[in-house]
Order: sequence, then C-alpha cells, then structure tokens
Amino acid sequence: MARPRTFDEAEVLERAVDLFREQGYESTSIPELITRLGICRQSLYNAFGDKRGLYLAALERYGEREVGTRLALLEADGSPLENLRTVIRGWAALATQCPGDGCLTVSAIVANGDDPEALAIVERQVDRLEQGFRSALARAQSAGEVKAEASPARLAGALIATCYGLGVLSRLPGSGPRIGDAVAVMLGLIDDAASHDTAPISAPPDEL
Amino acid sequence: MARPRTFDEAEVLERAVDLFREQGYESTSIPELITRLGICRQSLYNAFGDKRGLYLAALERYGEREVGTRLALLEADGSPLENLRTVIRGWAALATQCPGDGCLTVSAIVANGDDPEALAIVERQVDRLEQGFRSALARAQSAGEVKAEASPARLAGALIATCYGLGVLSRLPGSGPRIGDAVAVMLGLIDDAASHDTAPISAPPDEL
DNA sequence: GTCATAATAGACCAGTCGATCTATAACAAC
DNA sequence: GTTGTTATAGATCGACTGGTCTATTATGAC
Repeated sequence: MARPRTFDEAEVLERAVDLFREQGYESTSIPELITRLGICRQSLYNAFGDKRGLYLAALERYGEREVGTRLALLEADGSPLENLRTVIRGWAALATQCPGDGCLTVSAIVANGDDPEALAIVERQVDRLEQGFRSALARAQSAGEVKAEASPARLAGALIATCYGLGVLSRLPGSGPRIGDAVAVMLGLIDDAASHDTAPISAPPDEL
Repeated sequence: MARPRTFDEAEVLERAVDLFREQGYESTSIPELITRLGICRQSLYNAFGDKRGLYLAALERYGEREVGTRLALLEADGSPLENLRTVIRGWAALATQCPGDGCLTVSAIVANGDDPEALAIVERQVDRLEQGFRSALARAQSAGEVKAEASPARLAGALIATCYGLGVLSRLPGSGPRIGDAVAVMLGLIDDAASHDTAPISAPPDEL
C-alpha cells in the first residue's frame, strides 16, 4: 500500500554533485540545493537525512563515476601502457580546459580534514584509482611491455600524486604551462619505464 | 598626538594563519578569531577591515614565509641541484609528518575559486616558487651539473605540480606510501637530469 | 473506492553569522 | 595637565543558517 519514490534519486544526486563542485559544501545553502535539485525541502531531508548526508552521497556517487570510467579505460583491451597514457592525457585535458568546476574529490579532501567519514570515502576512491594504475603497469610488465626493473607501485603512487596536483593547479588561471609540463614528464616516466625494444606508440619520448 | 598601535600585528597575523590552517576560512568565526588572536573585536576590524581582509593578509604572510624560506634554501651556497633536493625532501617531510594542519596555499586555491583577489595572491606565490625551481635548475645546467638537453622549465613545472599534489594527499591518513613514491620519483627525475659524469650525492638513482 | 505514503508549499524555530555601535579605560603626544 | 587615538567590553543588528513542523495535494498499492 506504500507509494514508491517518484523522483529519480540518481538524477538528483548528479545535480547535487554539480552544485557542490561549483560552490563547495559550506557555501551551498539548503535553499540553493532545493532549487537546483528540483525537489522540496522535506523530500531532501526524507531522502538523505540532512545536508551532510546528501553531501556524502554526492561524494560517493561522484567518485564512483569518475574512478569507474578511468578503471574501465585502464582495463580495456589492448596495451595496458597505452591505456594508462590515455587516462593521463584525459585527466590533463580536463585540468586544462577546466570549465570552472574542479575535482570534487580534491575539494573534499581539503575541506573535510576533520571528518573521518568523508575522508574514508575519498580515500577509498584514491586507493582504487592508484590500484588501477598499479595493475595496469603490472600487466604491462608481465606482457614485457615494461622493464622488469621498474616498480609499478612506485610509479603508480607518483602518478597519483601528480594527478591530484593537477586537480589543485587547474584552479589557478595561469597554470596551463605547468600542467603541460607535468603531463609531459608523466608520459616521459611511462616511456622510460617501457621496454626499449617496444617502440613507444605515443609521442617521441621528450628528453628529460 | 596620536597613539601608535600597541599589539604586534605580525604576531597576530601568525596566529590567524594557524587558525585558518586548522579550520579553513568559512569554518572560522569571528569569536574564535578574537579569542585566538588575543585582540578584541573592534581592534580586528580597525586593523584589517573585515574578516576577509584578515584572511588575505594571513594568506600573504603565510606565502611570504613559506616561499621565502624555500627560495633562500634554493639560492644558498653550494650545488643548486643539491639545494633543490633538500627543498623536495623537506617538503616531503612536512607532508609525511603532517601535524594536522595542511598547506594554507592549497586550501586557499581550492576554497576561493571565485575570488580573483585571493587567487592572485597564491598564484604569485606558486609562480615565485616555480621560478625558484627553474632558476636553480638553470644554474645547475650552466655549471654543467645538469645535462644540456634537459629542460629546467619543464622539470620545474612538473615538480611544482607534484609538490602541490603532496599538499592534497598529506591530508589523507593513508597516503604515506604514496608520498614516499612521489618523492622517490621526483628525486629520480633530478638524478636523471643530472650529468652522468658528476656522481649524484644523493641516494643511488633508484631505477624508475 | 480506501488507505498509506510521497511530495509540495510554506511557516517557523533557535542558533549563528559578520558587522556596527556605544561607552569606557589606557596611554602616547603635546 | 589636556587631547587624540587605541584598545577593550559588550550590547545590538539584520540576515542567514540548517532543521522541524503543519497542512495540503497527489498517487500507487490494495
């Protein structure tokens, strides 16, 4: 006899993600949320408990989407090393064009230093992505695409650090060149790790 | 006949820096500020105009201090390349021990995406530090400490990106290994850029 | 149809925010 | 001393915050 939920919770969460990305958590008020989400105040509280519950749900969804698509790219058919290059290039493209809205994961890390629950969510996402990098490198190594002496774990950690560095710098208007430098060096690291007998498919391995 | 300022503005600003680092801008209220700063409400407004004025002044001071000390290290006597290594290692040490308070520059970038004035302050600081990296590398190159084919600008940009990535990851409890990886790779990049005939003073050039 | 719930609209709450104002005390300049 | 300014203490302000409440409508389950 009950009546099922009528509005699409996933759609509502997407809109919450957008708004939180634009304004951050604290700067986004309930009135703004109900306007953007297209639901009324009480429905928001019924569905998500409170503002923080909505935020955590949005954070979870954002990470699921962003990390998920990149893991899919990494695990796609073909050369794992080239897949990794594709992910790095795509990440850089996002950071460069930067449509004003930065990475929600980065802002969550910075803004929730005292909230273990929020930190746990993003930590899990960062871990998954790093593990994806590591697995791709390990698979490349098994396939002989990467030198035996290379360390997938170390390279993956360094790539993750630099990627999230881009997530910060992309918010500075004048960071275009810096981002380009970082990407070139990351691709150079990947090329250096690659076995020399397999000719790199990407751009020539810029010296340095 | 006027009466000069009695409290030490510099000291007050240092305390404001600490508080903003701990709690962020929005989460820090005026009552908290006046308690921590040790001055009364009206004095705060007289000296800094308003809360944002105090924040911008604190931001400026923080950057001046942090970037200043690192530039001094970079320009110290001795090998510019080794100076650069010292700065990187010191940065990593800060990120690793992480006494709970993160880099104010990072949080300012993330939290003030819509405030050109705040962004301009941090942009200037990031620029100065990157320029310091670049100059040190260029000096090392002139001295034959770095290969002629290496690009100081590119390497400096990449190092900056990774350093600010550490500024984000240091806020995640489980990032110790990642930070270690990133530092090892950064030092490896420096070693690779170094001329091969000059034996690296640092740890053996970890492969990859 | 009946019933239970979802959803809406909007009033309402106590609490906090940043900021201003008044009044008073302290103190350097003259 | 007088004067002008700084600093303090604290009341006060309007605006806004997140959250709760009531009343009403809409709609699927039975």
